[in-house]
Amino acid sequence: MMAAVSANADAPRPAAPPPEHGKAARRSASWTIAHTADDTDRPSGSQSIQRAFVLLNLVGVLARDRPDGVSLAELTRVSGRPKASVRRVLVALVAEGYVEQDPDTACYRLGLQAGVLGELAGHRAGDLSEVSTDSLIRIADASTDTTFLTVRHGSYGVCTRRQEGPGPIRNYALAVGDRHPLGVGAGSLAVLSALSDENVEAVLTATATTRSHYPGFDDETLRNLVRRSRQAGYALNDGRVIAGSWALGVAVHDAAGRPVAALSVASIAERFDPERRDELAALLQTEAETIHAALTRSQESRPARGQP
Amino acid sequence: MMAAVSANADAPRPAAPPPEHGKAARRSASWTIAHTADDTDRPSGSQSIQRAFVLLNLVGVLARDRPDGVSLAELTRVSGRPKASVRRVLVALVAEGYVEQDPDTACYRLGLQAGVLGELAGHRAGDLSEVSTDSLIRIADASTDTTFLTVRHGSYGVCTRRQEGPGPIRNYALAVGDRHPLGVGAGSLAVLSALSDENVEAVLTATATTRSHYPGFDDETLRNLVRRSRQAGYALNDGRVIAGSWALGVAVHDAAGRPVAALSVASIAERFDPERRDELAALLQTEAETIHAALTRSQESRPARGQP
DNA sequence: GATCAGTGGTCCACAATATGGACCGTTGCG
DNA sequence: CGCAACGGTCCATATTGTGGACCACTGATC
Repeated sequence: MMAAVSANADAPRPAAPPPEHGKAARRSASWTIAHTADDTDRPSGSQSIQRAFVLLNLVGVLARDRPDGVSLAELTRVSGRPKASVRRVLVALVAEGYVEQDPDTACYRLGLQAGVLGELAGHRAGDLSEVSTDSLIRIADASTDTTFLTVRHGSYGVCTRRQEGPGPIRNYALAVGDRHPLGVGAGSLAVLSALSDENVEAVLTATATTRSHYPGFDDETLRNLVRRSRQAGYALNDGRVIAGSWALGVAVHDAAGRPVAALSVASIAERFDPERRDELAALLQTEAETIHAALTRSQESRPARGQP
Repeated sequence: MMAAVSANADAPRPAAPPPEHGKAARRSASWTIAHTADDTDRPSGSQSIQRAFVLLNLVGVLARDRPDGVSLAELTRVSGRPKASVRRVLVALVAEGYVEQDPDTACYRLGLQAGVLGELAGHRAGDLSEVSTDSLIRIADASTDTTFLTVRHGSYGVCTRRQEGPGPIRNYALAVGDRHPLGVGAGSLAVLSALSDENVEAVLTATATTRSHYPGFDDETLRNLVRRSRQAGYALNDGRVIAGSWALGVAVHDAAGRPVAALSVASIAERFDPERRDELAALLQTEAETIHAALTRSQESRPARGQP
């Protein structure tokens, strides 16, 4: 666990919120995640809504492995917003059923409607998540490591699925719901590397402020990583996000050929010697191609919009 | 299909939105659903957030069986709000990734983050949905009819799960995400009937304005239905919501003994002769008890909040 | 090809709405 | 018994969201 938090993009005030990643304060999260989409965006008349959803994401991610939920204090700390505001929003979310408050601990976790929304969104046939489940399972089985599906969303990558492998090694560097700038993490880097140079630059500028919270991911480093990934045919994260935690990713292209996601496998550094890298890359590439084919197929059968 | 829509509670202006349920206008929905929680609630400083989530629910429900999504026009029509406002909120939702807009049709459907949220909320062990899946499958198999799990949320009931039976009869009266006042529909009525008289009255007043859109569900009728349900030991919806579509429901109690949900089975009127009613009621009651037991068990094992 | 009803999308003066610093009542630690 | 950290509440303020009016486009229908 120890999963990723903080640094809301909208308040450029330094605010000095995260006491570095040194001795992690309290039981709160120790590191950074991007909760909102673009830094570049112009809120233009919906700031409160944006804040509400950022907070909702935060509740989801922070309460992920905590059945009791997240405390108001932690949410205020991590969101960097005044307590009163956070609470007001939380009350609204509770009223809507998207968040529920534990009557005993007074902590917050995702509520009924969150599940309903997932139910409504999840089983969209022809959807990426839908068609990639089999691939994820195959990769996890074959590699015996933890496998991820990262989906591109604007200039960011969101982990939308995670499949544990049968092996003894567990990797907690990435979990469903985590969001990082494109380029941070193997899958995310694979997507970035599959973009045109022009788009890469656009992403770099768009994620600049967010990336200031990620040590060791400056523009130049990322450009180098992109170059290396293109050359190798796969993206390698050699412990840059969390020391000792390595991963290897390959981009997935949609029917139109655009890189919209990535498959990746994570484990400890020792399991990424050159030979195994090639094996893994081949494995991932095959499955990425399978998914691409499935997406293309389901795209072709679209125009028919029959109905009983 | 033809599933349920409209009548946002916050705008008491008559507005004459739904042209009755007669010749369904356009391809839009023909009937009513409650999208927001309480009529009684005091928005107190979060009206825009409430509106955003109401709209999000609306997108989810309306786009449910429509891969292309919902048009802006339909959303404005059905939400009863000015187009500009609806659009502004939609843009915000899109920016957050909870809604996506089809680049071709310009229609809106649930987006990436909606699925992620569901993923984060869904697999909460010890959760109601989690422990009731087996029961739903068993009921659907045994009855050969469509089976539902309805969860109480305030004075309303939300359909959170739906299991098709192997039989030839399909029922489209209720689908995941649909929300109705307690008392409307078999499962919903089962929950209402399991409440104390005092609570029943509270629900009746809370849902009064919403229920004005549901013909044939006035206070007196509901009180009669509650009385009948308590006597029979099960709730019967004899085609009151949609003609010819009957259903039978039984309440599910949580570890503390409160009725928090209901199991129900729906089919055509012909399949609800007295004998079969008793069979179904017994079946549902057994499963409701099973779920209750599971909830109690998982509740007891709670206090231990260990962590590596 | 002009009309019209229907889309999706944009603008901006106005005030209702969300904001957040200050404050209160508890709890639990030293 | 302070003291710190907690959840929760208040309310004057101006920032924020509001929504009527308007534009451009499309495709029936006359």
